[in-house]
Amino acid sequence: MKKKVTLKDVSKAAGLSLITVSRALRQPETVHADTRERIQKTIAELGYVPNLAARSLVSKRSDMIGVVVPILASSLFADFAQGVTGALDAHGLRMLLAVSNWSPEAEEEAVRTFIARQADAIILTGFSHTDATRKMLERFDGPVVEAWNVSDDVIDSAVGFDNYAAAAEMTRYLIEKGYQNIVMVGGASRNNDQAADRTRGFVDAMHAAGRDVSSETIVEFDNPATIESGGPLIKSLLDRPTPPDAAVFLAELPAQGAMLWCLSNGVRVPEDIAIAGFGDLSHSALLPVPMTTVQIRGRAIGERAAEIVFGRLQGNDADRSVHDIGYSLKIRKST
Amino acid sequence: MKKKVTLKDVSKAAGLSLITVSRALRQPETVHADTRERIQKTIAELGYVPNLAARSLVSKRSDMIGVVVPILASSLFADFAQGVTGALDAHGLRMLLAVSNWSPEAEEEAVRTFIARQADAIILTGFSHTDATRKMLERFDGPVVEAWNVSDDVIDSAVGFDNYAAAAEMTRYLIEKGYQNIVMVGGASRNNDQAADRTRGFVDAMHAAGRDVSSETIVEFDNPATIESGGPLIKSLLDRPTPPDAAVFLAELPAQGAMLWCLSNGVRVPEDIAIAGFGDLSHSALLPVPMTTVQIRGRAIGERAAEIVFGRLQGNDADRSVHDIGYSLKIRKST
DNA sequence: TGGCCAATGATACTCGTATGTCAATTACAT
DNA sequence: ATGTAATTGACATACGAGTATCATTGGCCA
Repeated sequence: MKKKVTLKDVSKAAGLSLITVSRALRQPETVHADTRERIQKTIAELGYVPNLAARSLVSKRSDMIGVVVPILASSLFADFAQGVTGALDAHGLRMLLAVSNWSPEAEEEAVRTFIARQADAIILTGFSHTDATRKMLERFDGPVVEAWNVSDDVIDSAVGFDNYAAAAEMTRYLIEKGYQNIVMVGGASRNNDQAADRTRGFVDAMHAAGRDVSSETIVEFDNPATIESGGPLIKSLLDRPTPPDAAVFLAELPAQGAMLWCLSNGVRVPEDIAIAGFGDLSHSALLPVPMTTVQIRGRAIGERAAEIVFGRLQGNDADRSVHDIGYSLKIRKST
Repeated sequence: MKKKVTLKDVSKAAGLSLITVSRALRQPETVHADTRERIQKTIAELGYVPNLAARSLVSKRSDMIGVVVPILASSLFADFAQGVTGALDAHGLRMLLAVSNWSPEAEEEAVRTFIARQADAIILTGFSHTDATRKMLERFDGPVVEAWNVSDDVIDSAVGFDNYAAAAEMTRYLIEKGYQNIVMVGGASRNNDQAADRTRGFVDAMHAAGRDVSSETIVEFDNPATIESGGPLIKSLLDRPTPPDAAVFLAELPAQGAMLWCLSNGVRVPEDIAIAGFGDLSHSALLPVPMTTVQIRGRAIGERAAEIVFGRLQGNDADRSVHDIGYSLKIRKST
């Protein structure tokens, strides 16, 4: 059991008092240059690393930011997390990252430990939280950022894009393009405000155009959305007595899976069926039939979330609001 | 400024002494059931959350594990990180995650803050570290796991697969399959033992088969490897006076980019050129021409790394060694 | 040589949690 | 009623860093 080197050890080794060493680190100008140098040398020799847990007790800061994402593997949330930690790094802040697997209970547990670990701020994805989570966050003394969507009903601050508007705009585009039988393929909306908003966007746009929406019009898959689910889904649509002429996927991976299945099985896109995605993961633009989709800048959302947090920690209350980072419809050959 | 609720606040509110409340939480059996219940109730009312920074001062544990990955977005390292945090969760441990962007200096800085924050263990990717990092880790009192490769020269423990053997096996397969002019496309080997090992594997396998390796045989791209880089790369190979008949990519994304470029530009795979990848990201098996590649189970590596850490923290020194989690060659239509 | 200031030290206390020792109170069984 | 055990409390101390206050030392200048 190697013992940790403390300030006291440094002071002993340098033949100085604890206070002088402490001063050398906190108020260097009050300590003679030679002494400072000697202290730096012994610090290097002993490999002293300050105990931030002890400092946190006094300073009430931990320089740690808690972040919860629903999933990390093959998703834009990895871009998001990378954006967050990249922007935090620049300000000496570290990221505590938890993966909730779309479970509000797992999110609650993560938030609890973030608070217990004295996180300075908390960044969540989405607006779907348990009551206990909301209660904890109300009592929490620090910035809370909800990412990946926008809404009027935020706990503190939010940064994201309008999932509702994006899905509606995509739907309107397909209607105007002349598709008659449009089917939506979306994720389960339970505990997922993003999926719910996208579904609402689709439904409202359909109704606004006088189109019917029945149980046939909406197909659901389970989260997490996988690329493997796309093939069977599109096949089942094509096997219908009257197959749709367009399928809007409200998640990118299943859309890609559907597209790849079509390419491999001689189904022509968009002639036999048009396919649209949501997210614009890196492959979509490079497919033999480039895919129409909604581009979301996950990295940018993460960076902005981190900047909001940093601003708020600096006392900049102006950041306290909803930041709409936008999206853009990428019209490509698949529709 | 909302103030944090402390044990003392709870004791006052419950009309008990601080010590009794502390005991109720630490040694519940020494406290009367009724009292315990009363304490639990006030804890819930006040929303008390223990300060783990303070506890860490006393207990010398933080229940936090520091993890460094080179990159997160669109890569197997996202799977890895998810595997780590998933397995840690089950044991009440949290993940401090840093992204190094393949920079050993950034890794060093991350390790420094992990140690400062009293992380119980540290998980790194790869064996390429700065001298300062090595020195810090030697003094560090806790498990250190290096992931994603195997080697005899580990700091403490390692979990991963044999990058050298994987690349060599893939190369041998291509040689036996009859390809005459094989070109390797790999990432920069500087500060990247995995890329270096894979390159060695390729070169040794070529030499063992009596093949020449020249500057024409090996093409490098910069990290991070992107899907966009694949197209131009494969095009430049095909534009050569004597184009290769096979290209082994030692990273998956550029291989996919190359494949998609071929599909979009009428180049037949594997007739005009065979393409092999390394990593087996989710799209590879579903492409119109499914891709031959080395399957790496990033999630499993992460989970194993977390299990090793947990075992070591429990005092199980048997875990202290090198864990080879293997890889598997996936022979598909692209070769 | 007296006075001043820079540099360093000593002491005490804080932060929130935890523990060891001993004392005081209460409850219950004999 | 007495003894014993269960329960709770008081007090001191620890963890590592940091601060406030006051004391001490040494050197330099007029």
